[in-house]
Amino acid sequence: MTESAGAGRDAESVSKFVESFAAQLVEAGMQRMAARVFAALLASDKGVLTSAELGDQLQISPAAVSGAVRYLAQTHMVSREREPGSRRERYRVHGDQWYEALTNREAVLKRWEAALREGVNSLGGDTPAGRRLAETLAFFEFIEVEVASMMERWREHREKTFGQG
Amino acid sequence: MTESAGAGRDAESVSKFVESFAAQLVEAGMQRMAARVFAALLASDKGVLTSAELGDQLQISPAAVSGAVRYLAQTHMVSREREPGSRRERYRVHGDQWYEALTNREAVLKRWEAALREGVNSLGGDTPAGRRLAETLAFFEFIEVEVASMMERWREHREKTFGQG
DNA sequence: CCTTAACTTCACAAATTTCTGAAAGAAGCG
DNA sequence: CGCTTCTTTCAGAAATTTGTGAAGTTAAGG
Repeated sequence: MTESAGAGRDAESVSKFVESFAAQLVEAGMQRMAARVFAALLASDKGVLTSAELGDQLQISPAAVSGAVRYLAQTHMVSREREPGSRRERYRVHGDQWYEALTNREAVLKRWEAALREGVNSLGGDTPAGRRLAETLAFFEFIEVEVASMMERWREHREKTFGQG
Repeated sequence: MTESAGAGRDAESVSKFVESFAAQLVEAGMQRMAARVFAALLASDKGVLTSAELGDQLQISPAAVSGAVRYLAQTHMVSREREPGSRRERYRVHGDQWYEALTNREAVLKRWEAALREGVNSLGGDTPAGRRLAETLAFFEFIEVEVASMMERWREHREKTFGQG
C-alpha cells in the first residue's frame, strides 16, 4: 500500500500509538481527552494541529477538544497559537517544553509542603508524629531543589545528544 | 480541656491535618479513602493503627478501610502487620519507605518508555514525529537514572540531618 | 454592519467510580 | 471442633465525572 499524506505515516499506526500512549497518561492520572489530544499532538508531523484536525482524528466533539486544550494549556503542556488572519486556532507541543511542565510539579510540591508544615505546627515538632511529618517535609524540600538541577543536567545532555533539536 | 491520650494531640488538629493533606494527595491522583487512611497513619503517634482505629477515626466502614489498605499495600506505601496471637491487623507507615515508593515510579516509566519505543518504530525514526518521540523517550530514560541517584543522595542527606531516624 | 466561521460555555444524559451493608471467609481460643 | 472476632468480598445505591448537543460569544471578511 502506497502512502500519500506525510512521510510514511498511515493513520492506523498513528492512532495505535496515540491510544496506547494516552492510556498510559490516563493511568497516571491525566483526564482521558487531554491525554488523547496530547498524544495526538506528539505524534503529529509538525507538532501542531488545529481544533478541527484534532476533533476529526480523535472522533470527538469541538466541546471535548476545547476542554482538553484548556487543561493542557493551563498546565503548560501545549501552547495555543492564532494563525494570523484567521479564527482558526492551532495547538502546539513544544518538544522540549512539555516534559519540563511534566516534572514541574513545583506548585504541587509547595502545597504539600504547606500542608505538612501546618501539621508539624499543630502536632508539635517534639512529638513522634510531628517528627515524622517534619522529615517528610524535609524530603519534599530536598526533592524540589534536586529536580531543578536534574532538569539542568537534562538540558545539557539533550543538547549534546540532539543538538539544538 | 486537658489531653489524656498521647502527648498534646487533640483529635481536632489531627483531623484537620489529615483532611488537608489527604486532599492534596487526592488532587495528585490518589483515591480518596487511600489518601485519608495514609494521612491518618502519617499523623498517628507510632505510625501504626488498627483497622478499627482507622474506621473509627475516619468514620468509614471496615470495607472502605480494607479497600484503601489493599491499595496502599500494593503500592508499598504502608505495610501490614499481624499482632501475634490476634486476628487484628495493624498497618504501618515506614517513615523512610513510603516516599521511596512515591518516587519509585519505575514501573510507570517503563510502560511509558515501551509505548514511546513502539511509536518511534511505527512512525519511523527519520520522521519529525519519530524524532520527537525518540527525544521524549530519551528524556524518560534519563530521568529513570537520575531519580535513582537522587534517592541515594537523599538517604545520605537524611542520615546526616536526622540520624538513624 | 451583517454574515459566517470558529471557539467556548452550559445543562444534561450516560458511564464510571466510590462507599456501604450484608454475607462469607479466616484464624485464634476454649 | 465450634464459637467468636476480625477481615474481605460482593451487589447495589449514591455521588461524581465525562462527553455531547445546543446556544452563546468573538472576530474576520465582505
